[in-house]
Amino acid sequence: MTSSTFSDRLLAWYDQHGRKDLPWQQNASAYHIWLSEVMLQQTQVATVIPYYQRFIEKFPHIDALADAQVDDVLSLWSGLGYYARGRNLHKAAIQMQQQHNSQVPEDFQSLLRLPGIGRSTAGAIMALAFHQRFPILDGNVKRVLARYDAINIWPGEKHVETAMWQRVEELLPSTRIANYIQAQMDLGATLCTRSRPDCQRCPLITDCQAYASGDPTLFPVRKTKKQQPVRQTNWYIYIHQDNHILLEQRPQSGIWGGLWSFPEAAAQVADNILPVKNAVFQSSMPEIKHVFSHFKLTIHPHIFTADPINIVAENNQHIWVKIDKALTLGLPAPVKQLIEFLSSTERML
DNA sequence: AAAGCGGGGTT
DNA sequence: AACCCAGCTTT
Repeated sequence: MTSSTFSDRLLAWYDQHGRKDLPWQQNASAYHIWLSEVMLQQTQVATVIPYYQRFIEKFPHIDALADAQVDDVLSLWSGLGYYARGRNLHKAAIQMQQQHNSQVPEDFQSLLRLPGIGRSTAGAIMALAFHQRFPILDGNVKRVLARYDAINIWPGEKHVETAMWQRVEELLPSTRIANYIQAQMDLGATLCTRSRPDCQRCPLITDCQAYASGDPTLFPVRKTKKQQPVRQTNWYIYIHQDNHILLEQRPQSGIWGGLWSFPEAAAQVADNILPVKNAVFQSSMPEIKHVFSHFKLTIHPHIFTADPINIVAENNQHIWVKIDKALTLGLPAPVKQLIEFLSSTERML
């Protein structure tokens, strides 16, 4: 049996459940559609609506916008974010006034030359305003497509995005292009949402590969989160004859606030700024890697023996403490790990 | 606290 | 071409 096509099912769903009452869908001119599409970049419908309404009231047509001061445009944009969109909108209106007879140009290449209009926004205007067969590839469409095809690479990858543009192109219907483009946006915005897609109501459930795989929210796959920064630190483990070690209390705020740790230096430092004078270097231990939420720390522990004559006086920040007693203090995990190791190998030192 | 988002600007 | 950025929302 042949099931109906992707676009047929989407259009049938749109007829029943699509959004048809949005402000820019009433008496829609190309100007209204352009304005709404720019406002909808990076911004949700519910946020856009009041801004859109104030905007068209003050600037009901392209000439009103082109003749305005940019500051007046921006004041109506205030709170929407991405203010370059407002500046570009104003610039584009002037360009339309001067070069396109105060109209939104009706061809794709001219649209692309206007500031603030890229490939997806140009496609939306061509389809929604001029009923020409152009695809869009915004965040909603990317999500729907990544699920429909179970694309297992992050869509930000150049080759994936190129393939997706090709895919949205081939899925286009030959009729009802404006409804279809609106349907794609509506499906992504209202049903195929990021975290809680309502697959049971989805017209694409029968051949959605992500649904078939069991968990559609695994798509689109996330950007591999960028490598957390790695910081290096040196820890100085001073031991004196009676198996005492020198610990230092960390500042109350910040990493491991208030816990006891070894004297520390971010890089190799001269002996004379270490807290113990004339200590004798014994050995360096293997590095320890510790992972925090926002960075990785590589710890280089170095063991010194210290003559009690040369030890610094105890104070609020520094204590000499017997190794076994140290284990009863508040210690960061890697400090505890190191001290436990020292405790087990005391005799060898 | 972090990810997502279309287009523009920079390297 | 490949990166970074903008500002607000959602998770």
